[in-house]
Amino acid sequence: MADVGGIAAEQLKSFIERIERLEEEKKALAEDIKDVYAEAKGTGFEPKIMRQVIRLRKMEEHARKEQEALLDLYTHALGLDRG
Amino acid sequence: MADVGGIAAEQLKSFIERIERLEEEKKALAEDIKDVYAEAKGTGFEPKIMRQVIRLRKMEEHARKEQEALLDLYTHALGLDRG
Amino acid sequence: MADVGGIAAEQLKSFIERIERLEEEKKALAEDIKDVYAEAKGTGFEPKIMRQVIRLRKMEEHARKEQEALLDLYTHALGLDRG
Amino acid sequence: MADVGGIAAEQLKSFIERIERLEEEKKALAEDIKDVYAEAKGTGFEPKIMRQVIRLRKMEEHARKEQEALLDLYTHALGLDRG
DNA sequence: CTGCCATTTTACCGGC
DNA sequence: GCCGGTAAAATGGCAG
Repeated sequence: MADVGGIAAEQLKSFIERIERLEEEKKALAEDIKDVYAEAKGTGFEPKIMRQVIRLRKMEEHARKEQEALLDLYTHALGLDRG
Repeated sequence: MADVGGIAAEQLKSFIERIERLEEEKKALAEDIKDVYAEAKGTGFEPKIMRQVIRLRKMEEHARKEQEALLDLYTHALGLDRG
Repeated sequence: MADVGGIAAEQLKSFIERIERLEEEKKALAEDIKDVYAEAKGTGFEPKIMRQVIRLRKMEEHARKEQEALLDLYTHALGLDRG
Repeated sequence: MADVGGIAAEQLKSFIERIERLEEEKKALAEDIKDVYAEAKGTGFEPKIMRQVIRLRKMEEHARKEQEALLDLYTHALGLDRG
């Protein structure tokens, strides 16, 4: 790489490449997921239903976490913090 | 307005203005909401908690709707549709 | 409602509901806006370009207001307040 | 698991869990990426600009690959396959 | 001024 | 193959 900006340029290049590497891995996972849906479809399951089930499970988990977060807020607000 | 593009320009102008009008109303509502939070805070309630409560209620409603959507999918998939 | 926290709980509930009501109205407006974009699209206009136009107009309006605010500042500072 | 649907239910469960597992990994990578941006920001680089750089590089890579695909198409059509 | 949250924009995926 | 809707990313705004 040309030495424009000296060390900073090297550092930036390094950050960029780390990110690009991670994004490649992420993309690969997305493809894996697509493959599983395709396989399931080949076995007779409807991807549409599967997606809905997964979305629902995720939402329920998220809702549960929010419940807990809210409880935390209350306890803190009321000075009932443990520890 | 200059007659660039003839009728189309008038039409476009009309659409743009309708949208701008609606966005103003939307912005006004956002400010109203902010005001309510401020008022509540003045009465001793923590906006942070209030936001969490509201988010949670919204999520629960959403989860309920997803439940129903899933049920619909199942009934359709199994040919159990009513009517 | 259970009497947890007494009057405060009632007040909180009232605030929450006011906000939820306002947010519903806000959401309805967002949908109206979407509808106008869809209608425009059906008439041959590209929503993406329309959004750019609207953003641009907003920026120009903002710039104009800043200009005016600055002018006000100066005129007041110099005791030249316009009637 | 209840024996609703017999073997099929087991299979479905298995698919769902495989997908959820993959999505968790994907989410973890997304967080890693966020972390790198944060680290870069702490070193004085602007994430917003970095994103633009990455997008640009991706586009260039894409353009290059299209170019190569086109070249392949032509060479094959002309029986000029490169070894 | 920094991190967080909402909104907006973009990309993907399934249906027609 | 396009189009519509839905999920992810990114930007902007706001509170602390």
